[in-house]
Amino acid sequence: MASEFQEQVYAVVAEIPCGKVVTYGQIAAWLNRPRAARQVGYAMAACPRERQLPWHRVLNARGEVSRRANPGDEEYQRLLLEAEGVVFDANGRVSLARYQWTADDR
DNA sequence: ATGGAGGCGCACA
DNA sequence: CTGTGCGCCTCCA
Repeated sequence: MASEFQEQVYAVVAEIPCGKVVTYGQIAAWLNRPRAARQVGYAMAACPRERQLPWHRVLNARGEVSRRANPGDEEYQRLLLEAEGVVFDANGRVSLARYQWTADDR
């Protein structure tokens, strides 16, 4: 059973709509832990697949796919996002200004 | 209880 | 805009 903090992270991630992305810091801020972005990343690392969480829509503050334990997942994450219409630039980054999910979209 | 580590963020150079 | 350093918060040994 995941900790309550992680449960909250999952709850937020689960609400991210298709074609949108959010940053770790953003999630942390919504959970009232503006400096716990790192912990959000940890929570994602332990993301239980049975919850079908759209973890691939979570990027770092730069709009790029963070390094993951399993390198293969990085490519998988990118494919999933592209399938949702998210475009990556030559540097493997997306335009947060255009795809970032904001509170207004909730 | 203490120390180390982790899918990060922000300030600076 | 990129690279480096330090800080925040929680989990695990």
